[in-house]
Amino acid sequence: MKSVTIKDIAKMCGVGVSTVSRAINDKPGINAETKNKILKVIEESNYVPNNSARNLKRSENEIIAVLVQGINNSFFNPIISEFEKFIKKKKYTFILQQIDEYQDGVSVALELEKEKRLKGIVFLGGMFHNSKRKLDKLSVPFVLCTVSVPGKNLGRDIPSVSVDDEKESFKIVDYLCSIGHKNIAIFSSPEVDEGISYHRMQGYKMALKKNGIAYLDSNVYNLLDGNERYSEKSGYLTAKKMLESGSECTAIFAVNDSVAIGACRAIYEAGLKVPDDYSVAGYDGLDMSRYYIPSITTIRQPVEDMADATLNILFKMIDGDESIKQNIIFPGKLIVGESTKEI
Amino acid sequence: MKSVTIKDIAKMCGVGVSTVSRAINDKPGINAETKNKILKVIEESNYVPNNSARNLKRSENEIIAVLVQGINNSFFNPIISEFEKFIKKKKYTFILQQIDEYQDGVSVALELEKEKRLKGIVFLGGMFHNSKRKLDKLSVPFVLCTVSVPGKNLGRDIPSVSVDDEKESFKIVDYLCSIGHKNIAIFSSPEVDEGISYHRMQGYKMALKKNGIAYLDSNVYNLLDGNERYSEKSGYLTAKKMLESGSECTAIFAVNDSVAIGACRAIYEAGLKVPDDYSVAGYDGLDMSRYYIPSITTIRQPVEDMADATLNILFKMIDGDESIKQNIIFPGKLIVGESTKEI
DNA sequence: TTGTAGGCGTTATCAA
DNA sequence: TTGATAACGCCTACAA
Repeated sequence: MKSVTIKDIAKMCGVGVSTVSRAINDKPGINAETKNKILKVIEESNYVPNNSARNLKRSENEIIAVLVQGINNSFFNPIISEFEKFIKKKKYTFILQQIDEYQDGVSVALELEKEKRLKGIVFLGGMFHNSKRKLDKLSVPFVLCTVSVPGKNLGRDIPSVSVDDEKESFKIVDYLCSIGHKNIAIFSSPEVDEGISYHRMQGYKMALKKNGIAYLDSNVYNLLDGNERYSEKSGYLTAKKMLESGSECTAIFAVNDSVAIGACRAIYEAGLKVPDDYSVAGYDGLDMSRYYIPSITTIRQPVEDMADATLNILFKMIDGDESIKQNIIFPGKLIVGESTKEI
Repeated sequence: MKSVTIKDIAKMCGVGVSTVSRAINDKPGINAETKNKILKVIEESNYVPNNSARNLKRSENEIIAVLVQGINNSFFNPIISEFEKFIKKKKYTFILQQIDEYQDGVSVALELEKEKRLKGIVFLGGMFHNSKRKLDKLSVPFVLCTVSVPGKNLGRDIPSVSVDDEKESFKIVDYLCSIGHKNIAIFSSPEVDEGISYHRMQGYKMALKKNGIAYLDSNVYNLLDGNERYSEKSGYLTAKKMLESGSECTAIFAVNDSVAIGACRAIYEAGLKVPDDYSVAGYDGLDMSRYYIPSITTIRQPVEDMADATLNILFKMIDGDESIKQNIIFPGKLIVGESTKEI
């Protein structure tokens, strides 16, 4: 199963390899006629240049890699689409690399950087609690997008684009309080990590405090473990558990929209109504939150703007402007949907 | 920004490159002491082996690539998860490559095959109407999964796993007829391509015919163009258009669940009810179709089983069993949800 | 147990 | 306008 190489093509055409290379890469200094002949032979022999060899040789490729943690999270969909559009417009190649749960994003980046001679990297999602030192090892520019509150965990010298999870979840829980809710459950997960659950929980606590409401451990409901943690199923099962427990809360703050939707379904199946029996609030502002019935009250993250800001920083860094490194915090927007109600 | 290579490490340790190589790759025939020393130096010098060089040298890597067309389609999520699990269990490396709308999947595969020395390829989604010849150029085993009715468009010699879109959409439209609907709209897209729209439309027509109902062009509503075609938004806008047109249909067959959900929302916003005013049916059996209120009547595709079958075929082919090549057609399952009603 | 040298498939540099 | 030839970074006989 030996595959055809540039040498074979050269032989078949009776020319040198460098001539073939010039033909392939549209380099100047080649006779149009020989070029055509070579291209025709290539066409017929189903020759495909080996990218590994190319990467090895080429000093720099115009490529940006986006590393996502949790690619099946639909929150990332519009961000990825925007990245793709933006990067294409810049005539760069876009590579999307997914990182699974137990992989270390920075290690993958380190490998990829060498392998592909990247121009830049975007880390989308994920946690970086103790990878700061490893991040320093990267030699190409990178930006963190939607990584959990980098401004606090990481240094100011690490460029990032995000929303202040703590502040925004404060905002939505405060809203729940403002429409009369005094007994608000939170669907979240243990705060062991420094991930979204932690920060959104902080916001929840602050809002309660501001409104003079006591924080009760019994109002905290833990979501499923594992990679289904933030899914509809997780919200559904957690809500079922809550309903069975005879909780007296009047509102639920779900750590994201998918969980909120699952909760709504469980409430519906119990013969109760959202928002009449329970108000339910989510977080993220997924498209689905607007098509769901009832539409979900949520915090909309300005995903397109965040994606653009991320790449603007990245490309400026690529152009050598290191002064641009910054932590951009976008404001979220409280979207009042049909899933919450004054009490 | 010259990066450190295996030679540098060798020099720093005062050993030869092959010794370093042995240390990195856990090869036998190396003194434990020198190995430890080398690994320590590597650790300190943030050396990362270059994968391009490795791929170039190595004859075969234990890796399977999955090429998806339309990665933000949540229908693929559980399939991808299953692939990942399965491939990891086989101790293979899993690579997910996304293919954008205007890219040719087979070309990407051809490149990747050379670049990474793959063991096998899965094509997930997408259309292959006239890539059959190109497919022949691939020299590693591959299987098509969820590619539009390969049994009909392609030859029997191309292994595939899918559901019979025509038959299944017949099934669900026939169900709508069986509960009394005689005026059924379809939300689809122009049949120019050989994609899902075409086959599901065929099933729709067949079901009408079987039930003695005339097919009306006026009952066909075209979805949005472009990559939002099969989204909730598309279903939403199309339903709005339909409602304004004063259609007299009593049921809607949406080409997939997302479209069905968008349609439900539009009907809701018009002050009408699903299923009382309109029955709405979808296709795919997304998780969301079960959490939506009302839950969506749909055809559930057995995604996990399909994923497993795909890889079983692929691995058998990798093991040299060419006789296994086949077109497996899984049956879909009609899930009657709350979005449809007898009339 | 270790080191040297050649080659993987390209591209880039030089002469021709 | 072309064609040798030397890298690119790594792995692997083979030799020591």
